[in-house]
Amino acid sequence: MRLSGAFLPVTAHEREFIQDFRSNTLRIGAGKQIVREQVVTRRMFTLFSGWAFRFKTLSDGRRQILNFVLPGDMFGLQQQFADGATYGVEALTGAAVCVFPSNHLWDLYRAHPKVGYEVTWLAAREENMLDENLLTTGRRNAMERVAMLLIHLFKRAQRVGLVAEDNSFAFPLTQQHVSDALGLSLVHTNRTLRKLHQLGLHEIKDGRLHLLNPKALRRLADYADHPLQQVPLL
Amino acid sequence: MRLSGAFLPVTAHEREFIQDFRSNTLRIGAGKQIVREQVVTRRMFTLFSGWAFRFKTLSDGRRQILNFVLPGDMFGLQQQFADGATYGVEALTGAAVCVFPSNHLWDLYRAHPKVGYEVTWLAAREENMLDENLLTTGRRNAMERVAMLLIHLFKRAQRVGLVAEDNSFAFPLTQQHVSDALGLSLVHTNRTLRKLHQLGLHEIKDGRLHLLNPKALRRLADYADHPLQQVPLL
DNA sequence: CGTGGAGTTGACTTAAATCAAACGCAGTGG
DNA sequence: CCACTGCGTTTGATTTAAGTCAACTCCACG
Repeated sequence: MRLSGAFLPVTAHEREFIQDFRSNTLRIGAGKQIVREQVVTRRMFTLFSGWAFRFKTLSDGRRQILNFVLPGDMFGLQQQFADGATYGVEALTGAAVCVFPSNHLWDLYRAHPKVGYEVTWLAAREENMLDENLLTTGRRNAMERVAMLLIHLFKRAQRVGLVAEDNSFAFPLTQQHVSDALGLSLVHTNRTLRKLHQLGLHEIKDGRLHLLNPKALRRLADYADHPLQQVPLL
Repeated sequence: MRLSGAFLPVTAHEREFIQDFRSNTLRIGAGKQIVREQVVTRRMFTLFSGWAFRFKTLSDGRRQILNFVLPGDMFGLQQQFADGATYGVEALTGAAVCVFPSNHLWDLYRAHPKVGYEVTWLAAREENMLDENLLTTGRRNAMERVAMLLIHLFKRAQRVGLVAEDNSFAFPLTQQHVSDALGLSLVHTNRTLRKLHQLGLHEIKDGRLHLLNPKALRRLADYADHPLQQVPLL
């Protein structure tokens, strides 16, 4: 994964330390929960392969997807400091995760401040994504929301080398996931997706998403393009 | 501020270091911007006194308030790692902030991993709040949203000693702020606030918010109460 | 006094939710 | 081999929560 160009280089020494720190690697089946809501686990994860998402639910079952987790992304950090229930994480596809014992997180910082710095970096990056999602659910309308999600996931998939030469990539979300991520109803999400398709902006075929008119999508979503930047990888 | 009981104790040595690291203290007038959207500043802040809020805007002016900043809260960390524009921060009241030169953040981690660890802690805490806000704007209806905001701000004000014995506290938000935080229109926010008031759940008088029926508000918002926990303070 | 920001209210519109019913298709088991 | 099932998608009809437009009040302030 380090070879994809999306991540900062590490020294052999650092890599070795990270390997040590990692307690083990887990394989998760599609649709299985990696972190259960309400249950505080003292573990932290990095996604190795596959897709997952973080979510919260209200007591009557309404669900909000907080963000999607792609290879290289970290999650579970908050649990370390949480005073109680926080969020759940579910695998969208078969996935492999690295597990870190986060009860030793402080030891990590002491022994390898550099790695600690990088954890913070990743956390800050995720916070930026949450900010953007909040702007989306709070102030964008349905068309804009869907356009935003498509282009955002495209960019993220691209940075970790998941996008093919024809600008398409495996898209494991159901429309239910899309609606839960955007705060829309399933039906309305379908209609909106349909409308974007009819406008020729995208196409989903055989489980792959093709962006047919990225420029129009970007304009529609008022999406601010960020230059690709290397980030740390644990 | 350290005396309020909301924050973790620090050793004299640590405090001294934090003082050193701080470049200076700034006073901000109500309504003034502390961080301008689009402008990347290499600085980090801790709010000393007063209220502020983080926000993002779309190019046509629609604004989303991401979260409110209360004394002891840190902000600006993301800028350090940002590849471009992120968010703005505006003072709601007169405010005092500590400024840290965040281009030396890595030095900080190296010299004082403990402080680095605490920065991460604060970042994770803020991420939890953003998660909750996302659930609110994505899945709660107007009544639930407003109830959520009132009780959430109450709890946060309480933890830093801003709440008087009569369960009231100085409430510097206009209805415009409330609506921008919740993703509602101004008019609808007003009606909803009015309805909650008529139900006897709250009262805003002389710029102070009184929660008249916190239990009902909590039930309405499906608010999960967290035990008060001490957090670091920079 | 006049001006402008914040709050309030009524009338009306609309985007999105809800309800309900099909459809296509993959998997399964008789 | 094929009916049965269930999940994901699609579509139409209808309702509703929230947005929009517009006007008016109530201060605080110069």
